[in-house]
Amino acid sequence: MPRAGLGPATVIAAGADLADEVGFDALTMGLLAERLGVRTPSLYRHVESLDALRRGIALQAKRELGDEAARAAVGRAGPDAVHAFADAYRRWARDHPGRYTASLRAPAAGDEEDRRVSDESVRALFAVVAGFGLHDDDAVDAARALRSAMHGFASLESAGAFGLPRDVDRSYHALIDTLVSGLRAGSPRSAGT
Amino acid sequence: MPRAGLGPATVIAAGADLADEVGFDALTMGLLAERLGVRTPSLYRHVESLDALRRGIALQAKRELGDEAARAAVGRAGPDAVHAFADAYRRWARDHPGRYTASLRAPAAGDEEDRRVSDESVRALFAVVAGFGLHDDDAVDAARALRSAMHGFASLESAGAFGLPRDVDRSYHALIDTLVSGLRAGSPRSAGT
DNA sequence: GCTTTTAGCTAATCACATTAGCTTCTGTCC
DNA sequence: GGACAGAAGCTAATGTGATTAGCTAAAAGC
Repeated sequence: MPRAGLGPATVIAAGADLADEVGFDALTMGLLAERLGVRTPSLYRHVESLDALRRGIALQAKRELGDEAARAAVGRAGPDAVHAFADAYRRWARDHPGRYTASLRAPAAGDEEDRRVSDESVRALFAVVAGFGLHDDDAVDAARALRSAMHGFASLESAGAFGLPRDVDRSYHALIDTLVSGLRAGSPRSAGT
Repeated sequence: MPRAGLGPATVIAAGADLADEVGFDALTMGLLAERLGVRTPSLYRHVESLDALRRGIALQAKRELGDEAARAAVGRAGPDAVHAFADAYRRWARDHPGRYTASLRAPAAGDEEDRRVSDESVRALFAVVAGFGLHDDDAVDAARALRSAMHGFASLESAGAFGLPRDVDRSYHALIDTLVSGLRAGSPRSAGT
């Protein structure tokens, strides 16, 4: 029997693809093995466990999502950059439902690599926010606000939570617009409230 | 052997409590049975399956969260009402991590009761938004924006995604403030963008 | 060609969900 | 007060999916 020529990277990549098809939670070692033309136990030569596989997919997804959104904002500034970033974020989430779910996994306590990758993916967002002249606490608030909004919207949308007929694209645009307007208002935030 | 006096409601309620302790995904029939002082198969007298149990917990959670947030906004109006609603939402999510995860389950296709409960929980939010004089598409956009923001923030927070030292309460307040300001601006949204 | 390494395999174990079928409370009807 | 129907619990058994043990043979280094 000729060998399949697998490796950790191949297995994780195939797992990510499969997760997009059947859902991150429905991903099973048996299913993935079948997809790769191999018997289930053989996968354990390349990944330590199902949990390790999930972690690998999560890391890959975080990197991909971060890169994709960051790339979209390159060469743009201000509101334009935010919209490009936000649109790319949502599109990626929609196009890769399994990976997106994976990307939401919080790093396990003590998992330095995962924490680093997760932080990394936020850096691009900070860069975009910095274009508004926000600093320190205001920049953190703004980045958190944008991240919450993008994640919340994408997550509700992928869960099918928006039942009403109103155009979802427009609602998203309106949300991002509102936040952008808030950013423009400058930093009257750090004082009061 | 004296009977335990269980019933669907008791079992689901205990399941919700247990989910808050061990995590919604780690909830297992065996664990719940042990908690109730009963052998695993006995639970099947009261709930059809693990999936039905999860659905029951989700329904209960959606009702509780909706009620809690709605109650907080009673007797208030405008920005005040939004903040009260949003604070109650986040507090509940933080105090009931297992239930909160459950509440995010999208209704299965064709599950009318679940859909109704889910819709119901959004109604209170619409009422709050209506206080700003928004109608139709603008009201939908506003409700979606608030929901996305609250959910996104609560979800990222509960996943431990906010690593920086900046006070998380303040960031949340800033986010809600920004959205409220956007609402106040009226409805210049439906036209452009 | 020979040895070492190691990918992939089969067989076996384990954890949990779930089903089948038996036993024993419990409330109700006489 | 006792007999009965129905339901609540139980034990035993099945099935699926993860994981481990140990064997075999393909690949790589010599």
